[in-house]
Amino acid sequence: MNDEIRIMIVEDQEPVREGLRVLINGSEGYRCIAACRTAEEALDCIGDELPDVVLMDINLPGMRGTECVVHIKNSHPEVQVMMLTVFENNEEIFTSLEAGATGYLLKKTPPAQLLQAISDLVKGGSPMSSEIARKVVQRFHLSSPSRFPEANLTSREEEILSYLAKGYLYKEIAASLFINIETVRTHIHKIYQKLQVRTRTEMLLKYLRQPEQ
Amino acid sequence: MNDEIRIMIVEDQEPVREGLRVLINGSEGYRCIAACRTAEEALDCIGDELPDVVLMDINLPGMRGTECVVHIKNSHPEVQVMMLTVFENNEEIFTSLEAGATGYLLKKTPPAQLLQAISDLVKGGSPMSSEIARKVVQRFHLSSPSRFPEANLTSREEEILSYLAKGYLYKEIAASLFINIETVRTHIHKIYQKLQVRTRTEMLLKYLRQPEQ
DNA sequence: AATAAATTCACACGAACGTGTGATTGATCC
DNA sequence: GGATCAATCACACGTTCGTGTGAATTTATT
Repeated sequence: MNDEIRIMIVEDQEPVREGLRVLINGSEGYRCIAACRTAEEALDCIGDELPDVVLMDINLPGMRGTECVVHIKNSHPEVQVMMLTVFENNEEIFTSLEAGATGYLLKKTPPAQLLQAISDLVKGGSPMSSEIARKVVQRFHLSSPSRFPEANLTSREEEILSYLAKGYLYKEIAASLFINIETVRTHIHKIYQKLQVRTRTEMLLKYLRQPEQ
Repeated sequence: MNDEIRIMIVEDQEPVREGLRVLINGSEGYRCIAACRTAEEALDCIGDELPDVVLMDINLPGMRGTECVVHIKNSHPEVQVMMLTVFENNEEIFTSLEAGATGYLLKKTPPAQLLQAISDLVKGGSPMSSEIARKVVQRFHLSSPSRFPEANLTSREEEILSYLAKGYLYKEIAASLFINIETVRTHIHKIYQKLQVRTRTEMLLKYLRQPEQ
């Protein structure tokens, strides 16, 4: 069995891409099995030989790196993705993590540390540049622990929300609460406005992500 | 101006506390200015000489470490707090970060790395043990149920399911995968049959709870 | 008493969803 | 070569959902 870490590079700038390839192939235990210029190219050939790790640039022509991660993780959830970028753009960090990336390095990371980070990634860690890590951690300061404190739901709305979250149909909620289905609609409409969601699925994704009560 | 990092230790177990104190005071650039046994004691004396960094145990008698962080950050927001614990209890990680801690290490961290982490902390990083980092990153992942050995989903079905679970509309899934919406319908119809559910909500409730890999 | 808020119901429209049936293509297995 | 299955697309039908607008009733609140 081969214990080399198989790596795919997705990076549009030729010098960077080739630099990475040379670094990886010149290091024992690491092997570059593909080096693509675009996200589309990467999605095309990732099925050929599945990598352990994908090094993904964010700023790509055409499909962005973050979008590419969604596709990779959806079709091959076991592949680990490390974002590589020059900037520490706030929102793109979180978009990447939501998409399923588990590592996030700045391109200025020295070669030795990059290799170490790739190893960490396959071992179950989440290597991040320290600036990135701080931003990730700070995102929790804002996040509120309780269910929907900011939403200001009325007690009736909370009640209906709980049925909604259990998967009841509108008419089932109406029957359970002995009210008209139109009333249920009205409440849910207001709930969605307050929660800033557009569908039940969006609401559930928010609702179920909260810490268990 | 003093370039030593001033450190406060809050740890109830005497050997660990003294071990840390000795390590810190024996290392150039680091100085332990206080070592407390309880959270209450720490809150009492933190005003005497403000530390740059607090090493905070979580499991303390009386007030818990996480609660203590809230108080420290409220009265002295510029102080950096690093949690130190033996376990990687999920919820306590997030409670700590919400409270305002910016570092989180397991106690098994080797001395040299601990000192390095303290330096990172004052430099604006957020040092975390790799296991912790992965958990933090995973908190951002949009859930995608993908392991149902009993359901016998094809790889394409798994893929579509993961979009379904992220709240994509049918037409968004179609656009993402470059296929027709009718094909999406067909796949989802089969998925629902195999999973024995009748709506997306049922599917989410049934499968969204499992831990991520 | 007047105002505001919560709760209730109504109607209409379009979007999104779930089901049923059928068909074509390509790959795989026997 | 035939059978099976995965993946693709098509059309039709009914259900459910989300939104907009409007209104009546009850319950605080001031």
